[in-house]
Amino acid sequence: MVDAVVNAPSRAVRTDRVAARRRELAAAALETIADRGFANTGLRDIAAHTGLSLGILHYYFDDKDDLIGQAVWQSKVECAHRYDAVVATSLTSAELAEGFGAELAATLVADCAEHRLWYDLRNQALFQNGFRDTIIAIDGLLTDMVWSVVARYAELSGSTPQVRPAEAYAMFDGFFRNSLIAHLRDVPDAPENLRIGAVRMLHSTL
Amino acid sequence: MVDAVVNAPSRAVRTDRVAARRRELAAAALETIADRGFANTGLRDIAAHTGLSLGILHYYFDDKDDLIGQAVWQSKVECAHRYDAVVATSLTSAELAEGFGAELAATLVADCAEHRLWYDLRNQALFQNGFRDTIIAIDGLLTDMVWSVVARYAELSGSTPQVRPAEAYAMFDGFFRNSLIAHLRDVPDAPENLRIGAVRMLHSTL
Amino acid sequence: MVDAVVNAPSRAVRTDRVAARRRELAAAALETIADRGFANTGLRDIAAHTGLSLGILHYYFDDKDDLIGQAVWQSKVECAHRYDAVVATSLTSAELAEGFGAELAATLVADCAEHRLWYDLRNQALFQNGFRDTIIAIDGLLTDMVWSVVARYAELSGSTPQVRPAEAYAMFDGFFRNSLIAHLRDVPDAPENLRIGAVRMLHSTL
Amino acid sequence: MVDAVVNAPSRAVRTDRVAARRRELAAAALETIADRGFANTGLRDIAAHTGLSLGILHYYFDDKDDLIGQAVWQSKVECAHRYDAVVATSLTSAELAEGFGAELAATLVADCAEHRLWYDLRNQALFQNGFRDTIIAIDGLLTDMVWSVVARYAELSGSTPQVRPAEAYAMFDGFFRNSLIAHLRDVPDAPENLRIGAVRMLHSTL
DNA sequence: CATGAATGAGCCTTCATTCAT
DNA sequence: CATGAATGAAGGCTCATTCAT
Repeated sequence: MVDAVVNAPSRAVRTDRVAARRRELAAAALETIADRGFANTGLRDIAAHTGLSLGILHYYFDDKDDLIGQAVWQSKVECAHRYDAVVATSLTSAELAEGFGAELAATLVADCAEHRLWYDLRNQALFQNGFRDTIIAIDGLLTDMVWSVVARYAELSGSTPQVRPAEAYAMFDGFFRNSLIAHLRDVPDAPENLRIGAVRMLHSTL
Repeated sequence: MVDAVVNAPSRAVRTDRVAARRRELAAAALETIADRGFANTGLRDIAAHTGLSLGILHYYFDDKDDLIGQAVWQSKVECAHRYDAVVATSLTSAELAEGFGAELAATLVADCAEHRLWYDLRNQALFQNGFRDTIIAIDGLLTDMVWSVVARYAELSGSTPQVRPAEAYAMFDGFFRNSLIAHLRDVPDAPENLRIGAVRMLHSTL
Repeated sequence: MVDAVVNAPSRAVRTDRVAARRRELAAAALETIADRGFANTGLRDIAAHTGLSLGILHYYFDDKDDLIGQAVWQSKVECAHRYDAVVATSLTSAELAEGFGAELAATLVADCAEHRLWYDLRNQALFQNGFRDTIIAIDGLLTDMVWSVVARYAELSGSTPQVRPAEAYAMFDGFFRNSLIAHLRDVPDAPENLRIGAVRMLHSTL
Repeated sequence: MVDAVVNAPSRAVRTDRVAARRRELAAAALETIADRGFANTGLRDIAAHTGLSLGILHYYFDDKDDLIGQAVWQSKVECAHRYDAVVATSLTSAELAEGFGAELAATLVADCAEHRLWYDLRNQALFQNGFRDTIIAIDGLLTDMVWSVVARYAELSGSTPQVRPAEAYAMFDGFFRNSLIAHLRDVPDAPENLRIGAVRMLHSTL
């Protein structure tokens, strides 16, 4: 059960010991991969930057795709729970909207490279089927996250969402992706625009 | 003037003869690249699938990036002019919206692989600066296209757009990208959803 | 007869017209080759730098070796006659020695790249037999040149050379080569050392 | 300390194990390189002739230059110590001179290809800066070697050298290079001339 | 468990050379 | 005569993966 949440879904559940080591290694590798992108990062880069041995990566992961899939999965699991507290503690719809927007803007800047990696992987999945399951699982994770915000926002507003979960995710994802690109192109008010836009977009779901 | 439109802006305009050959070769290469993706396609693949020699690709293109940039550029130039007729001939806002939606849905299916390639390239640009100029130029092209539709739609409605060009592009692009992914995942009503959604989204710009 | 002097010996004498064009083309190519070295210069570099077409080079030369051999040959023919005036006009052995040293030092600096190319080619000949004849012919040319100086020096001194032509050439060539390397390594007094050393070395032949 | 002597100075000293393997591989590669020359030998040639894999060459060497630099360095380190015994054991200046000349003549024939490679590499350095450090280090090695002979010769003669180390090296190097070329051109008495000439040249340093 | 040496297919690119015009 | 488009073999190099230790 725990494994089902913290490990990429495409892999059979292993012993706890192995699963834990996989998480550890994937976490160590994440920064290097996020920094350089999927196609531009070799296992030797990862080994060199993390101090890990080349052999251990292949011992715990079937191949490069397995490692990167696991790393991105962990990164996004954490990302999807970033808004839990805001949803749980906000007392008004306005508070929720503000909190959500602020969190989005914050992670846009703070976890810039990891978000970029996620979009990179999702893109690769359009060509290779290998990542398909991981990508679909993460999309599900993020859809649930967005929907928990939208649903709670409607609830606090005493209203009902006028969009379906998949639509809501598509809206916010598209906007976030756009903001990320702008931020990477050094558009200075990209985070602020995301923050404000998210509030407005949340309101438009009612 | 013609060259400025049909050739990637990053390359100095050569003689007409060379420019024409570049277009020809890039067009021939496009299918192979679109089929397999940027990172997964080698020049040998292109040569083999098109019947071209390996040498000729390097004779007319500085490197792989130059070739792929040119191919995608041509593909999107054509794509951006797909809606010109609808904009020019529609007599009512409803006709324009329907025509636009129908065209979007049609190209989603017909040019599926080329759209996917464009998103692939745009994604690569987040890691390599090499494609930056081409990507920005294409983004501009598509922004103009979207805006020509939105502006005409408002005009025919006797109204004014409530969004700016960049925002309008972001909306439609996000939606199209999403629809493309759905379509590639074999969601059966992805084209139809795109068609209907586009009409609604166009209306929401007023 | 003229051809025998101005064209590389390995090539059959052709019509005057062709021979003249070969000289012209080789002269145009010389600077580019000398600048970058034998192995690092492609025919396309030469074509690009000189404004010549790729085809014409292959029309007048059998291959790259033929072109480069001809270019170096011409360069060294000129070089070997640089001292004729000094030999012919000097009235004393001291004047001859001084003139010879000065000329050597001058060409060391002025024709630095061409001398380097000559040593490059002579070196290549140790591995490829293709240049063998040209190299041997040039060595003969230079031996004659050195000997004409040494013999005249002895004559003006009322003495007889104590070395044979080949030895004299070996001495001066080794010294010149050494000075060239020093000059290329930016040793500031390499030309001056060559000038002075040549005078001394000339005296030591008696 | 040992490493500092047996490995090319341009490379950081790695672990002993790696350094040892580098020496081993470079030694294996040497024959092939020496046989065909720097520019005419590909890594594939080396791999094929030695039975090594292509990958291992890139595993232990940064690039082709690194491999060849190491190989030549090793070859010349050995070469520079060939005269140590003669210098150490000779009891008279005549014995030293004879021993030195004999050794020179012997290596001229026995290690012909390796000497040719060294001159090839030194020549390349006139065009590429990549080998500069290795070449300078080897020149230093050989200068020391020549000087140890000259100095000891003077000592045994109860005299003092009239030349400086760099001059002595230039003299013997030029003469040796000349003899090598003659030998490669199948001049039959090149070794004998070298032997005799070296004795005379050694005497002329006093 | 863990290592890292070793592999070789595959990549992009360069280049002398050919040949239709 | 002269051109330059076209060729494809060969080059250096990268990399995921295997495997003996």
